Amino acid sequence: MDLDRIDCDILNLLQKDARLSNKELAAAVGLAPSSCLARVQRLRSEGVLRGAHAEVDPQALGVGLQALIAVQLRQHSRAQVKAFWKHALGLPEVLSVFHVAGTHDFQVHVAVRDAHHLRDLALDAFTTRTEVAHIQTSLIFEWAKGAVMPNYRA
Amino acid sequence: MDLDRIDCDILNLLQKDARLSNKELAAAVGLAPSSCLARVQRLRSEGVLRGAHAEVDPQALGVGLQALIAVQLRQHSRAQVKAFWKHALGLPEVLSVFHVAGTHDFQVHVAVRDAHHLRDLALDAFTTRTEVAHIQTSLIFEWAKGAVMPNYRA
DNA sequence: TCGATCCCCCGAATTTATTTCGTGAAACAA
DNA sequence: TTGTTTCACGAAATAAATTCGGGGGATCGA
Repeated sequence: MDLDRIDCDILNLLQKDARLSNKELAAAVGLAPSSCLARVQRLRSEGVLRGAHAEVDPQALGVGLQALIAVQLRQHSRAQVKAFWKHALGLPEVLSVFHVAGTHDFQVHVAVRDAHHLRDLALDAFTTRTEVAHIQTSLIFEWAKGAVMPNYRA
Repeated sequence: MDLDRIDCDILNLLQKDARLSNKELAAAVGLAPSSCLARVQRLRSEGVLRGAHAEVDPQALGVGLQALIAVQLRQHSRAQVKAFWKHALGLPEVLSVFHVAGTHDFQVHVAVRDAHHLRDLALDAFTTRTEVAHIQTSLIFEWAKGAVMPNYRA
């Protein structure tokens, strides 16, 4: 599981644009298409490259509001943590779930239609849960992703 | 900018796996490859489909720890918000930045080597900034993404 | 009811890319 | 040196993306 400079270039390029053709990718890293393909296949089989996901415009799907919901559980038993985790990931409004150590136990990133929808979600899917002690909702004004996962092996 | 059921199927499938070939995608949504391609191209040109990003294993890159850093600014002037925003997004350790309304002003998701690296990052890149009044770091135990962006137009 | 128009689909043909495979050069150990 | 491994290359075969002409319904107005 050793990554040389070319592997890192491949990973960075595919993180920025997974739709790059193998031919373009090969040209960008200075390899023949066949050699490049072998590396990509190796990275995939080793689990370093895990897949690719398309990004869609939230507004086009009617998402007018996003929020971070900080959740505090009543107890910190493994069963309660797992139960809430599974529940949150099953909700369609949930984009991602962070299980954290700190004043709160979870941070849940949600995408909703509007403020009314957010209120209903908070009340129906969070507050009413028996394992949830307290929630605190923060509206998201803006949200951006960094370009690539940092590489500390290089 | 109307999305019918087939458009939604396409968006959902590509969010789950952007490496789906047009041929497979067409078969999955019940369309001929040429018709499917036309739809995908339309979705791209309209900005609904924004691109695709490969996912890589953080551990393979030497990322041993992730954290959410909650940031409170000294003032809430537009200049300070923008300055911090740009600064945070420029850091290699930063995976994403949320500008939020609530007790904190930002939540910053970072990926670091280890606890020592996290401490250095917090002190050097956050605490020392003049616009930052206070930070609160939460270790991330586990982190998961929901499958797809919800669709409220369907 | 009857066109006329539009929209969107299909399938064949063409272009382009992916993938396989045999070969050979460099690095390394015995 | 000699054998072994690793890795890149390029040509050939396979498969996919893309273009394009044409045709089936809807819908609309007369």
